[in-house]
Amino acid sequence: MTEAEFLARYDPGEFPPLAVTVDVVALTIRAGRVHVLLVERGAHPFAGWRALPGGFVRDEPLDAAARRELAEETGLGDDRALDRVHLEQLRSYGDPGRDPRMRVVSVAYLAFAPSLPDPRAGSDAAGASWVPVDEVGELAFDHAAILADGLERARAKLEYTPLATAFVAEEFTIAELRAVYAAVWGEELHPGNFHRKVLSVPGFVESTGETAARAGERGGPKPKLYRAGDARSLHPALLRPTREDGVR
Amino acid sequence: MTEAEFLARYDPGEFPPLAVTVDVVALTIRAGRVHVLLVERGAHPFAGWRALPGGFVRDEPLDAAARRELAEETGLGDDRALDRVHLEQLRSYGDPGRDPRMRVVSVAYLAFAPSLPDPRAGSDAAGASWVPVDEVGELAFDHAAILADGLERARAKLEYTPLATAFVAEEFTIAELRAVYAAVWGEELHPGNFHRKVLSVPGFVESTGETAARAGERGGPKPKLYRAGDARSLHPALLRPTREDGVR
DNA sequence: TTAATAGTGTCTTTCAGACAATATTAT
DNA sequence: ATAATATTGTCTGAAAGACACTATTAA
Repeated sequence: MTEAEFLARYDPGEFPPLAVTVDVVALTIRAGRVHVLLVERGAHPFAGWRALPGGFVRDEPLDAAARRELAEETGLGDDRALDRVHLEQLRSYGDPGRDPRMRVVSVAYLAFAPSLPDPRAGSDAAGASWVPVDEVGELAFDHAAILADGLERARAKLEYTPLATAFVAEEFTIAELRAVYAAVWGEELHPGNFHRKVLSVPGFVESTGETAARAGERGGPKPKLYRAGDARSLHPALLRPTREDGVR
Repeated sequence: MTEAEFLARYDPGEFPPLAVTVDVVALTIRAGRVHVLLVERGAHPFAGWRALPGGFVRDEPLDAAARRELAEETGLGDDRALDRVHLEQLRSYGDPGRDPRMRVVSVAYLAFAPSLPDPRAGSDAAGASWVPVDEVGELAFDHAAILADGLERARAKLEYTPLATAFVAEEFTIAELRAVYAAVWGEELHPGNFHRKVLSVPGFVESTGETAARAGERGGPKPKLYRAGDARSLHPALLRPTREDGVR
């Protein structure tokens, strides 16, 4: 039997029913706090509960499915703003019983975005909203665990990648970048040391030569503007303030 | 309609056929070289090609599926040696067309093991063997890409986790640990500095108080023995010798 | 004017990496 | 005896963190 013959006779229907979904942990920063995009489920199971945006995978790559779900749920459709969203695979979740309907394996994605508008009312995304991560209560399915994994991934990646630049606008100040670190790590960073450190890492940021039109609300010099550099990893890394040695 | 009624009416059969598999990148070190466990495919598609061990997920958690496949393919069955194998999820691969039969989403796992015996001839695992990673040619499906991702993950995790201890026996010498780093990173490490560094990281290794019965083949003092400590991450990390700054 | 911020300079401590030295053991 | 290895010590340079200082701007 040749491979062609084999494929012709192959019956895909003989497998037990099983579905693959993507779920997206979309993070953004608003007012110095990390927010996650959540939807309110209208249908069973978990009707009325909040959940991560997501859905069944169609005839498309997994990444494409994640970006499509994100576009649908934010109501941003084909808005250009979505192009700036950084998207990466987080991990997969497939315990039997995590979905009461059937066996569902979910491939979770992590999205980082500059502050995005509220989902448009009246659209598909009517039930979607940005929620501060420390005010997220119980979630449908195992989504709380997925969110926790996503946050931990984000905290870790800030250390050794220029990920923070995905949370700010195209042009940004060092202070804005510092605010991203402070929000994700949940601790203040020393302004002077942070400033020097960021500029010393090759390729992290590059100067635009411009200066912000206006200083902060409480005064101070007009800060210089930067854009993301071409580095894909930070050397040396920007490590979190020494977690007690107990972190082991 | 209550949730119970909804579930009773739910028909899982209405979804397009789609399968979920696990594939395992099992790594070990033999004679100072990283080896990966490969099987020879007997059936279409890719009959006769080498591939990562793996198979369809049954009614079990994904991790269990990976461990089961590994046990079957190594022929180690319920051997205790498998308990010492470190297993973690790598990532998922689901491009349409990656399997010519149907849409298949594969959840890849990464396994690290101390030197394991050759798969038993005559068992299910007859076609399995340990292959040096730099002698792996073409692989079935997208397995070459999965292997590459697994190796990169291993290289990175050696830096900030005690993963290297998963590649050596329960009791080991500092030189054996160094050999793991050298094999995975593909470069020699300074013996003196490595020795001091390993002992200085809290919780990386702990002394057994014993000394090896015998020194190396080419002489030298009898080295002290250590076992893995209780640290789950290394602080400070054991960074790779400065890759040219160009790594960006 | 006041208070807050941007940006830079200095100092101390820690750590990586180069190199050296000594003791120990297989051949 | 010879050569290789284990282990410890020393030195230098990079980098992190604490602290201080100046200039600038909103209110």
